[in-house]
Amino acid sequence: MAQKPSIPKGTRDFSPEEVLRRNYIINTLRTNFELFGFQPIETPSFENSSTLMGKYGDEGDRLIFKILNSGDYLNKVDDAVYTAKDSTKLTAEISEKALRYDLTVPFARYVVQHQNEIEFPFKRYQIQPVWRADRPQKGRFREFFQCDADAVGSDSLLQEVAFVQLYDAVFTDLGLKGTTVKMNNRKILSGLAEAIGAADKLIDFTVALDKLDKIGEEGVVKEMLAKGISEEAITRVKPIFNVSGNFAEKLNLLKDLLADSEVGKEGIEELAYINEKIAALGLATVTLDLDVTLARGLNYYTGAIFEVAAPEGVKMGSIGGGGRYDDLTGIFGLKNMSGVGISFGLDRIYLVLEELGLFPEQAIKGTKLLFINFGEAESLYCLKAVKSLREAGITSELYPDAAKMKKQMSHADKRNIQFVVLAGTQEMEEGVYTLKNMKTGDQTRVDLNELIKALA
RNA sequence: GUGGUUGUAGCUCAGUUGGUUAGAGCGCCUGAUUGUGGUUCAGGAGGUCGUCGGUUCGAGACCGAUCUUCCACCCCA
Repeated sequence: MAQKPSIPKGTRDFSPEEVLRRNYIINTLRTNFELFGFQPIETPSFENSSTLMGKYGDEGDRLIFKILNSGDYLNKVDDAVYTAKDSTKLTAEISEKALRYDLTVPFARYVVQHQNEIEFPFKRYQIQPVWRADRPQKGRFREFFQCDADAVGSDSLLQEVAFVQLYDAVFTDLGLKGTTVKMNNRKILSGLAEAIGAADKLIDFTVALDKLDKIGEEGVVKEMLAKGISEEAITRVKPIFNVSGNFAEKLNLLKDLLADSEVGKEGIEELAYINEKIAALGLATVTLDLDVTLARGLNYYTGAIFEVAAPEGVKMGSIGGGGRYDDLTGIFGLKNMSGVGISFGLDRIYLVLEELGLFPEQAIKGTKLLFINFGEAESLYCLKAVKSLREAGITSELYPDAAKMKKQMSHADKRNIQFVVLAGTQEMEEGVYTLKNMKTGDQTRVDLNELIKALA
C-alpha cells in the first residue's frame, strides 16, 4: 500500500476517543487556571523569525521550523550568500517567519507589545500547539501542546506558593494521587557552584548534577571531572548527592554547605518561605519536595525551579515544570519585569491517566441513545422524541437511513451507545417507545416522559 | 545534528541457506436471523512484501539510496 496517505513524522492524528480524553484534561486545566485568576490569551502559530531566533540558544535555533517566504524568494537572494551555501545566512534571506517554538517567548513579546494595555501584575494562561524540528522519540513529538500559566510583574514569592497550589488543585481534580512537586532554586545552584569554587562552570555543574537520577553518582562525578571541575570541589559537594529527609531537613543541610554564599542563603530563604506557607495552607494530594539536583538546562531561570514527578510506580518522566525568570521581557526591551510560570505536559498526563485508568466514563461518553430507523413515518415520530431529549440535555440521534436492523444495531454496539429505541408502527399507534439497554439486553416500553426520565 | 533500529492484509505478527500461486489470528463483508447488536456457525473479500534502484536464471529475504518507526546521545515538554 505505497499510495496510502500519511502525516509528517512526529505529528499525530487524534481519534474521537482521544480528543474527548484530551479535552477532559484541558477543561480541568482551564477551569483551575481561571479559578486561580489566570486570563486566557492566544498568540499566532507563527511569529517573525527575529522574535524567535536566538532566544533558545544555538540548539534551539536549529529546532525552529522556518517558513519559506512567498513569491520568487530565491531570485532576491544575494549572489554571494547563494554561492557560499551558508545555510544560516541563506535561511535569513529566504525565511522571515517561523512556527512558534514555545509559549513563553511569544508571551514575553505579547507583554512588551501590549504593555500599555495590560494591568500588572498580569496572570495569563495559554493552551496552544508548538512545533519543534526535533527527531521524534517516545513521548516527544514535532507538534505538541503546551499548557502554560505565568504571572508577570510581581516579585512576590506568593506567586510561587500559588503555583504549588495550582498543581495541587489540578492533579487532585484529575484524581491523580501521589504526584510530587519538586522545587529547587537557581540561587542555590549558584551558591553551590560558588561554594566549591566553580562559579564560572555553573552551567556545566548543573547540567551534570541534573543527571544524577539517570546516570548515578559515579556518572555525575565523571561528567563533572570531564568538564574541568576539580576533584576537591566535587568532594565538597558530594553530600547533596544523597540527601534525605523532609523539605526542612534538606534545607538545613544546605545551610551548612552554603554558609558563606550570599546568593546561596538567599535561595534557602526563598525556599523556606514557600515551604512554610504551603505547610500552613496544606495540600490535598501533592507532596512538596526539595530536589537540589533539579536543574533542567534552564539557562533563563533565575529563582524558583519546579518539576512535577508522576506518582511512584508509573514509568514516566516529569509531567510538568516551570520556574521564575527575573528578566522575562528584557530581550524585547522591557526591563525589570519578573515572571514566574509553570507548564503542564498534556501528552504525558494523558499517558499517566490512561495507565492508571483514571479517565472518568462520564467525561468521555458520546451519544447515549440511538433511534433505529424503520422508515419515513417512523423517523419523524422518532425525531420528535429526539428533539425533546436534546432539550433535556440527553445526547441522542436517529440512524439516518432505514438500513437493515442488524446494521443499525451493530452500529450502536460499535459506537458504544448504551441505549437504542425501537419504534415501529406498533409503538407509533400506542404512542410509546421500546427502549433497549444494550449492556443488559433489557427492553421496556415507555412513553416520552418516562423515556426522558430513564435517561436523565 | 550523531549512532543504532524497524517496515509483509485494516490491526498484531509468521514466512527455513534466495526457489512454484506469500500465511495466521483479530477485524471487515455476506448468510443462518425480513423487529434485535455484542456470542456461535458457514462462506467471502482484501497484499506491486514502505519506495526507487542494483545483484541474480530467480528477491519478501542479499546490496545501495530514500522515507517511516522506535531507541540512545545532544537537547527538551
